[in-house]
Amino acid sequence: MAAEARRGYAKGRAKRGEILDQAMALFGEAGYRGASLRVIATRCGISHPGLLHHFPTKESLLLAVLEHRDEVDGEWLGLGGATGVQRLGGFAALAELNATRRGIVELFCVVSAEATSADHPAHAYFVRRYARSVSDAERAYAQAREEGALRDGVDPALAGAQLIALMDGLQVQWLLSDGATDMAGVLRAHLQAQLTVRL
Amino acid sequence: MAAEARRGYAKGRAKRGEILDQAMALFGEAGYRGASLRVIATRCGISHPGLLHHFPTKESLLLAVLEHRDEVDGEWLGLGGATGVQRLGGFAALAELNATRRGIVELFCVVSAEATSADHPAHAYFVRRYARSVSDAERAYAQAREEGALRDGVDPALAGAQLIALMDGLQVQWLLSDGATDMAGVLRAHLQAQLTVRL
DNA sequence: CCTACCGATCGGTAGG
DNA sequence: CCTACCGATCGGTAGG
Repeated sequence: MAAEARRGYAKGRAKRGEILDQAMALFGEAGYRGASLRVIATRCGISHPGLLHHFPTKESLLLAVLEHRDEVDGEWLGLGGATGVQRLGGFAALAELNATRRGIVELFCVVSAEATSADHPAHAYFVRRYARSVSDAERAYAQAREEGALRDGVDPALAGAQLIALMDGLQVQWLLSDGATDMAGVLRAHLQAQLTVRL
Repeated sequence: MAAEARRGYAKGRAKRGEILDQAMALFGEAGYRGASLRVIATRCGISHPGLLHHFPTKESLLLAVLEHRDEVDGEWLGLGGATGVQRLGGFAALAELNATRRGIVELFCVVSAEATSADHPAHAYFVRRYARSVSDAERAYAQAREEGALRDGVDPALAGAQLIALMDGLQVQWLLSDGATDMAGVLRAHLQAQLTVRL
């Protein structure tokens, strides 16, 4: 009985994870508005009211997908103990990892663009996310300056916004060129030109 | 009779232009998939079959909107006679102009992200558009090099992809920050760091 | 340019 | 988790 209950919960959690994966893929392919609960549910082998048992609304599903990604990727940036230069290199390393995960790149590229509309359900999420990304980059530059590794004339605030913008724009080019754009290479060249030491 | 015919054609052309303007705005607000012909038609004061009299399908309307923008903005870049440095400055000037036209920025930001899907009706359009933008930027850098205005270590091909990526990424940040991001300022700082002369 | 309609699909609910 | 259904909305067509 206890074993059955545990198996039951485990099965529910597994299905929940499967829904998050399939939803991430379809939100990336078609955007939030273009994706339908029925298609996501079918890909998980359940009906769409079955999906709504796990996530009560389409909006809650989108937010769960975004939060799930942040949990999984949270350790990639903002790691304590690293030098500023290492943290800047981490942005390029993240781009390198992303080049192996088209679904995730599509998700953030397509949904962040959709979410520039003030009435989009993920608008507040992306406003917060960009503010944090830009300030993370800015702090990494400021730390590199303290380490004497930053070239004169590079302003951490400007450079932070620049770095995040560059990463986003490269993702669009990478998706449109079917993977031909070397995101990490372009990023490393950009960072190298701002630093006095090798990356 | 000739006058009446001329007035009739003029009215048709005016309505066509009104449809293109309203379609541009709604495609930007809601994306291609999220925009509906009925809403666009209502904003123009006609029924949606009325709209379909001017543009036979939703897809043809989207492509007409994109081509209309290219015609209007075509002269901003690729102007003959300018120096490479002036043409690079033109990219920043375009960003400055775009900061006064939220609807146009939304259109390209949202629809280009949607169009990364291979089955999107504007996919081929954006693949072509990016290839041309990147090579325009690349040629401007190569020209600046010939003028002796480009710093050592700046590779025109890399720098071209970088500049276009930066412009796109800044547009997302500008839209999400409700106009607080200084697109032209960040771009000018980026260009200035690559040049040996004042912009 | 219109009204009226087509079949398809949407997110969500009822009731089990 | 299911079937069956709700009202709303979609792009496009018929016929005028």
